[in-house]
Amino acid sequence: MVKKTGRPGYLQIADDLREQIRGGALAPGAPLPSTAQLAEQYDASLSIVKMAVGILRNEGLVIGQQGKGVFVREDEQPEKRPATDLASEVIELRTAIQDLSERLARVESTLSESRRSPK
Amino acid sequence: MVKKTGRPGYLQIADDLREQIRGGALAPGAPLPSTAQLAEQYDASLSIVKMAVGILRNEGLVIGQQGKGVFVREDEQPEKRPATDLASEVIELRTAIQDLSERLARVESTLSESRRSPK
DNA sequence: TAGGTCAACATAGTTAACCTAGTTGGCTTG
DNA sequence: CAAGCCAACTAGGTTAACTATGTTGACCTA
Repeated sequence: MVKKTGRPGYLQIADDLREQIRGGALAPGAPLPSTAQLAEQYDASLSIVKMAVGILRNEGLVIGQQGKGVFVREDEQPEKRPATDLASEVIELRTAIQDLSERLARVESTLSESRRSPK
Repeated sequence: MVKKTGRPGYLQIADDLREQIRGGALAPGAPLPSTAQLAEQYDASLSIVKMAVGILRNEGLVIGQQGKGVFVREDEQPEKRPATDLASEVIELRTAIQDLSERLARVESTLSESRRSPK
């Protein structure tokens, strides 16, 4: 299945799955084929499939549930805002990241201290 | 180097490098240590380091040049960035938020559990 | 029947090894 | 000296095998 373009196999598979999700062939909430099935389907090794799925997972397109499977994310954000609002959304998101980072740093340092001197 | 938080090593390393870049410890244009050096530095396997670098590469934070090294991207002014890139930045920020949220949830639950039943 | 066990399957993380290919610098040879 | 070869580095792609952990269903037993 993987074509002999210069593009690495794990990206080709990630592209293909992404396409299937965007195109609706894999509906939100639907499970992807198992790693083993995908490996056979694309005639690729398990590692390659895992890398491809890992990319989609990292992109948030897909959510892996250990022991169950990998599912297409049920996203409810259908193009609500016009493109002109993208800039403000970026600012919004930056603020959220700042906030999360601070909380995380605080709580992680607390955690490491309590590990160093328990109780 | 990799701490025994629940967070996988390749993400810890990616986080650390990302931090160094954002913080200026690794200036734009500067080369990262080689894969082998990073592996020794973090006391991790080559594969893990490659995964971590692959993440940063995927995020566009870093550019790998085969045969030479991996270099911190010399970023052009964000102001001049065309609007078409805003969308991809939103995606990037979203994944960052998702990532931070997961870390936060994990570490906060760890904290509350250790309060409930201290080891 | 209710409950426990166990095998099979799933994702996820990690490691080690092998291969390709680009770059660099030093050494040899013409 | 100049050209070319070569060894030693670099990143990147691929594969296989192992561990950990979660889920499910079938089966056995009390």
